Amino acid sequence: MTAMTKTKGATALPLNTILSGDCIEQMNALPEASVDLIFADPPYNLQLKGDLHRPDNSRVDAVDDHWDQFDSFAVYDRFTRDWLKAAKRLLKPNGALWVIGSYHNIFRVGAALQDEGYWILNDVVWRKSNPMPNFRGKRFTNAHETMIWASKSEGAKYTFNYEALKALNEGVQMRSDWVLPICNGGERLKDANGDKAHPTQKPASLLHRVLVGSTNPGDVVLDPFFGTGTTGAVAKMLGRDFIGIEREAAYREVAEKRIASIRPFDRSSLEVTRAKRAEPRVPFGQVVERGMLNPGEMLVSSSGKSAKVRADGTLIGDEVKGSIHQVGAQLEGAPSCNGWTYWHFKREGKLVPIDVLRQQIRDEMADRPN
Amino acid sequence: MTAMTKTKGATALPLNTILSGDCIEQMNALPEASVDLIFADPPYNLQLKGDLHRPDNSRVDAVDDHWDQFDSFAVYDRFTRDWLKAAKRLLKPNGALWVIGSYHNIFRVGAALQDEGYWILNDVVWRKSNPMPNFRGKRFTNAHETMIWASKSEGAKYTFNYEALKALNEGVQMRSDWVLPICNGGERLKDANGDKAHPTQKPASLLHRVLVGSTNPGDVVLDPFFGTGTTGAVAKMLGRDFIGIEREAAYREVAEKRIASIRPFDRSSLEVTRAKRAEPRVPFGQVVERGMLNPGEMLVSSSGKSAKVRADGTLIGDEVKGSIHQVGAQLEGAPSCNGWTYWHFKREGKLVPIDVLRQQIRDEMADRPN
DNA sequence: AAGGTAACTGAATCTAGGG
DNA sequence: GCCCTAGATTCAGTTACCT
Repeated sequence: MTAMTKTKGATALPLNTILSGDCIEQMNALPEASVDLIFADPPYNLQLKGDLHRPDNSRVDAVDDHWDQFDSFAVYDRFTRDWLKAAKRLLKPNGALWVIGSYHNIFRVGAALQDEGYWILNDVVWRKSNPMPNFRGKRFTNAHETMIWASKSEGAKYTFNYEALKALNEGVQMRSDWVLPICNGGERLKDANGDKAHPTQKPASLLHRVLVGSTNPGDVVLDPFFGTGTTGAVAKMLGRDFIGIEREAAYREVAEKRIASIRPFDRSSLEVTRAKRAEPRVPFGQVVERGMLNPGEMLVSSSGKSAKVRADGTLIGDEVKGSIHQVGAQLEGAPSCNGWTYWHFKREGKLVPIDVLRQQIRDEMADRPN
Repeated sequence: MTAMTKTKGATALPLNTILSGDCIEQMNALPEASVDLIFADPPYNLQLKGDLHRPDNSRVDAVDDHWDQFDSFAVYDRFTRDWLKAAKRLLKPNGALWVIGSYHNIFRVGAALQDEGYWILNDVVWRKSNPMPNFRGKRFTNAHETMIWASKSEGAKYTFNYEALKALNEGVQMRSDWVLPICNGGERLKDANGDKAHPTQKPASLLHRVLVGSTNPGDVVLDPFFGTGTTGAVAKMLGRDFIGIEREAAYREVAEKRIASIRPFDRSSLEVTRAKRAEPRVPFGQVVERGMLNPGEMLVSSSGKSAKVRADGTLIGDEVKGSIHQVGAQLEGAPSCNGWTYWHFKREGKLVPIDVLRQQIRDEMADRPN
């Protein structure tokens, strides 16, 4: 995959490239509402050495040796709010954000993103199967990190590939705790000396689950703390476009090389289980129009209720009439009802759900769309 | 255990009683630096909107109590800072605090307690083995809650019973993620109508681990959001003193009755924690934590030796103590011993090997690894 | 009595799209 | 924007009831 651009208004989007410099500045230089997902792995360390910059590129005062806890938190909070603000501007209305952190910083990040108007969807715990032990025996083994998944605002229509994740999880819906090993062995990038290239490289498995779950192929994923580019590498594999931002030249170099050597999975393997919601909607009236059921025919439910089909595709039962859903709900005293699975007709002595008729229509539509 | 007081300066400490009224006022009326541990389960500020129905159309019984309603984050933050301040004043210099919450509130609580000068020691994730699913398939199953463990200040000499917790976990140091079932079945307290007495009762197994890990017998444990008194019940079982604060008279009544019926290490606690976990290796500590065997119960071997179960899942016999395996080996003068088949407990006059308890746990786990 | 099935439940920020 | 309707969606239990 080569670097390319998508235009949005007057500004081009530098897809599949790594931008250098301060992430807040760089984000503010990109066109607003242009990114589908942001994955952020911000610095955890609160003992900042004065390398924080505001959006206007002014330097945040250093936390020197005499730093006091409150000042330090205040500086970190300002930095956090600044990059969260820049990130929010970049996101499309239905975009979403992931942030990962530990107890040192995640509470401040979480509070800040709520304050900035993001809407938390889940907190997800990465449960490390092979964490570093607590050598001094003074605390619990720090065996997890926390991720926050948030939409740009309350009510936004975020992407969530529920069925795909359920399939990943042996048919059971994915939980908010993910058991995954840390990044080591051959996956861990090394520099020329054989030392680890980056102190906090995240496992690709983590990004895999994030991107499969909350993006679609072709989406634009931005990582403002790109490091050695795990986000970009997995995005490329999965057929998503990425934008990385990283200040350190050494990390950028490693990331460039790493990503260049990756080839995306072929398109067909990127297809994931589709939700039923994505199927075209079929009005029950079509079933009648096509003569698959005739006006006057009786439908029955498993619970023994019955209703008669009318010419306009509505049902009439005992003192109730309306759509297949409305009549089902009323007869059951339920808040709602899926008439397609509730109602059955008789064929050769057997009860068949009317949903099979809908499926017939859908199959025909698939053969010759429009 | 009857209500008694310890004097600290001029003011008495109302041990093993439930105070009524606002927790901040009540805490401020107690003598400063008098409490060893505070366990707090504050309102989560869930912000639920409409009704939620299961796919079978049954309605989910939401936590919509008045005490969980706050007008804004600002109001919630003020409330949080106020009770954290009062709690800090109450703690002894080497005291510690636990808070539990969900993503709705825990980030705000965590940031606030850092701002108030508490020093976070760990965040601990309670991974629920049987959480409520996400019925609409729009998010990840909300399968965990987060606890923050913090000392009163940086550098404080907090209590941490590393060896006891390690023993509870069969010789491996305790991690920051705990797999425990939610509070249901016989453990769940019901009111006269058979409805749950409190919407958010916590499992005793959770408190067991907290108190064994971060207090010593005779310590004073305060819970400012006492509810139906799980903290007090477990504290009493484990020989710790408690102070509860609760505004709602109905909850206080249930808690009083509940705690009165508890005797330290009594058999009645057996039905309190029928826990399940999901690790292939079953530590004997789990058997104790789950209440399948109680601290103080005697185990016997076929050869006539005996030993007593301790709260941390170790045994104590004649001049020997340690794991079920170590104690068995020492008593037999053998190089090793399988404690699971060596030790037996009495049920209905018969000797039953403790291995059947492990098998019970494994059977429960078999269907859902992790 | 034992065994099998149906009903019920849990700290939940739980829809999408057309008119 | 709002309003209305179609119609999609659950896991690990425990308790109650039936044969």
